[in-house]
Amino acid sequence: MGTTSVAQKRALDKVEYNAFLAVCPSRQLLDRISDKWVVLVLCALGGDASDQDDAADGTAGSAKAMRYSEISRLLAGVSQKMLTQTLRALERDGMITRTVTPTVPVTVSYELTDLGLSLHEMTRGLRSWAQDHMHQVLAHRATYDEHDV
Amino acid sequence: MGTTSVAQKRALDKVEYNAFLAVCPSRQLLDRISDKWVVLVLCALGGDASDQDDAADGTAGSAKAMRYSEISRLLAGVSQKMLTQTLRALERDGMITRTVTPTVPVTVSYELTDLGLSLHEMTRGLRSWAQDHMHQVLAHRATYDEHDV
DNA sequence: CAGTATCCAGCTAGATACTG
DNA sequence: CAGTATCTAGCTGGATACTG
Repeated sequence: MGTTSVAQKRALDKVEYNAFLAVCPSRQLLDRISDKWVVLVLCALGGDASDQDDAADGTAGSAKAMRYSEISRLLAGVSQKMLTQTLRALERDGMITRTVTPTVPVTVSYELTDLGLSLHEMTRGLRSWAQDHMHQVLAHRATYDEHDV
Repeated sequence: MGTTSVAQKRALDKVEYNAFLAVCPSRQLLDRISDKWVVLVLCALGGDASDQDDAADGTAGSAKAMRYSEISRLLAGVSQKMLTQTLRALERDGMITRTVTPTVPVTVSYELTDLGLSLHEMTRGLRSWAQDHMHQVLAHRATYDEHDV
């Protein structure tokens, strides 16, 4: 010891940098919506439920309450674990409400909050960008991949 | 065999669903930008380079060319592997250009393309939403976590 | 300088089985 | 119906070492 090695300085930088990233609101948001199922659940509850990709009409769709099994059926590929996990996360973040009705077999319904709706609206921006530019990206990829197989 | 089991139908649904997701432009976009380093590289090349989080001025910043080592230094936490991987992916997608100058030790510089700039602009929408709403989310989390430790 | 190559630890998604 | 619990296989990111 004695000499402060460059490696040590580097390591410190990383820790600081990671700490910075951890509190960065944009990153937190990104970490949430990058989750495959989060966006899909949002879409399911947000109204653009049909399995058609776009339609692109401005109608935000009516945010409707859905039961666990309904969502599960709509998002055919989701596992129970992932669905529950996603719903819990969204509930925790105040994006959706979870309502338990003690009927004979319990009934649980989920609904978007204003905050959730707001997030859902925001994802429209993403979708619209994607629809406008993704073909360019795909074209670039094709060209790039052609060069050296 | 003989009876088409429900499980089989289910499995088929999943395959179809996954196939649908695979071609969905929004998902493709999300898969790209959900990558931690993609956004950071975009920001680095886009101009909002300072380690300050916001500033929130409308100045999109000048897209400037940067060398590999510059980016590496700016994004303190990135490993060479990840940086190279990210840069390659962005180049493949036509977001950035890679220019090799055969000087004594080779010099490689990266720069945003119009497409990349467009994507970078779009992420501003995300950042702005994050800054407007993330505190609400955080508050919700705190309340949620309080209930049952 | 700007990578490439390799190996490995850790996290995560999914399958499966069980329950109030 | 709406979950919870458990186990594991696979992917991903990081550390490390080497190169034109």
